[in-house]
Amino acid sequence: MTESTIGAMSKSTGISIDTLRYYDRIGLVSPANRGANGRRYYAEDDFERLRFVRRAQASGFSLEDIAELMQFRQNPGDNRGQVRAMAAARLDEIEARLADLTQLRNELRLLLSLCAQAQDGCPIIEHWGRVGG
Amino acid sequence: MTESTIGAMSKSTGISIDTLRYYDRIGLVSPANRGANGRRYYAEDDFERLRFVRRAQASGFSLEDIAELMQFRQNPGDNRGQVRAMAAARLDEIEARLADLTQLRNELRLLLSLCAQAQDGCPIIEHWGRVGG
DNA sequence: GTAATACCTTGAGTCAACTCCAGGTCAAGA
DNA sequence: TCTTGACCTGGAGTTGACTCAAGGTATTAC
Repeated sequence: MTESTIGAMSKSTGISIDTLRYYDRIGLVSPANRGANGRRYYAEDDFERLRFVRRAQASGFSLEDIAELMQFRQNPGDNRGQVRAMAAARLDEIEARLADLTQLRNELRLLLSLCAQAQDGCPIIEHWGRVGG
Repeated sequence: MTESTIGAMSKSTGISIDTLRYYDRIGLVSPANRGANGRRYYAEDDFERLRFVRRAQASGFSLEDIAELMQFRQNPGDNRGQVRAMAAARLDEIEARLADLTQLRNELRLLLSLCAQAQDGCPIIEHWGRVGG
């Protein structure tokens, strides 16, 4: 029963109070309870959901996408087929993004190591943009 | 010397004409030449740059970040130390994003395969949000 | 030669995701 | 009691990345 106020939640997640209220407003993450005074009280589970939001966001998903992902998380039994299709589509997106990122990382690594060695300019540089596509 | 008009460039990159003009306006990717009439003529290299923009964007970088990455690409010799520091920072970001994405992918894969097997609900689901962090 | 296209510029509109503001409630401390 | 601080609401403002519109010029198609 460890419930936190919006201020405490903001501190523990690093998400601003305004943003937490915004997430509530749009129905992305609403606190488990509200006091009689209208105050938001967040539960452990809300904390996890917020962390998930941040993680997914860092991976380039929109809040709308994330809402869908969380829907999938919470109601895996509902509309089984439809939900699985959505998850599969998201998985494809993620795979594509992973491929791009991996390539970007490899290029940057190569660049960095080559430039560390070279005395004047990086011969590999002109190669950029041409790589992988 | 294969120069393309903005229309041709739009078709070959899949980026709208308006967006190409916008990229020119903000100085992200400007065409190699301008005709006496003011028309934009794009070179091969511009095409590569535009592809790079799209690829980096898909990986979650802002246009501002991308401008920096391209700066690094074009002037690796300039401000060597500073530029390398920037590239190293970007590399760290990319690695972190990769880690998040990989985890997201693994979770989604697991979820999908478990839900494919199960007859009623996915026991793993409650685990989400708690995973990795 | 004229009509349709393709291009130009400046500037305004849109959308997501915040971020800030004004004005108000409520609980606790000096 | 009064003030301080954390919270509330509704609504406006901001930023990034486009996207559209109005009004104009140049080029190609017939």
